[in-house]
Amino acid sequence: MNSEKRKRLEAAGWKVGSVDEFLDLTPEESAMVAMRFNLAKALYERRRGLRISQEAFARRIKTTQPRIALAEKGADSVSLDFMVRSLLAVGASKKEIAVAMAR
Amino acid sequence: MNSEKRKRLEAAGWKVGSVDEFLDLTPEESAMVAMRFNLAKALYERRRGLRISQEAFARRIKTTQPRIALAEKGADSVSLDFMVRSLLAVGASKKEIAVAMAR
DNA sequence: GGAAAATATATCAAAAAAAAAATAATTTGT
DNA sequence: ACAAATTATTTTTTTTTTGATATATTTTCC
Repeated sequence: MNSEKRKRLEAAGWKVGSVDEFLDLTPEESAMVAMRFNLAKALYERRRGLRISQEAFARRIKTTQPRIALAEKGADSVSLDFMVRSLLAVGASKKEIAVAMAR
Repeated sequence: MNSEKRKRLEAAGWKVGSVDEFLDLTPEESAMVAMRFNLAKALYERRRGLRISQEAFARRIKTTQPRIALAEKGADSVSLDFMVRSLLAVGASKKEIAVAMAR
């Protein structure tokens, strides 16, 4: 958000702050959230790139469609391990995964 | 291993192959092992850099000494999540973690 | 060489994640 | 608008990871 917009919003009585602030996350928690979010997105994009359904994707990595749905959202119940293994299973390299995580 | 050494070993009747081959790992499994290994090493090095014991380190990240010992070995029973959270907790950045993982 | 500190290993209960399966909701194609 | 396909959500069960604790082993330092 640029400072013009911020000024206008604040002038109009809005409180303006980051999501992290709002959710009251420590920097570590925030980094973790970001990593998970980006891995989730990478997973989604990989799958779309392959033009296959969550069902087909799930079969490929020997899991179930519901878990793919959760993984692509970065749901709390999905581990980093699961996301990373999934990405590897659809052809992502260590480097690609690292790049996604570092964003 | 250079090809000279390999030749000498094979001439002497040794089978020469990679650890991955020996353990019969798929490329994905191998990548996973490598990531875990490197995160484990990063964790160890961070701690040594801080010149603190596993005990002190454990207190800092709210876990126990035995789990730090396991994490620094990259034991199977330690999740990626745990290693990444631990690294973040001792000041590693997303980028540092990514770099370690990509090695 | 021996005590103290640090690290490694083992066990068990509790918590978290995964698989499995059913089904609801949404999207896509006709 | 409707049927089929896809994705999202929920619940239950099983497996894995974690924390807690005790203790064995190794390292450090005097």
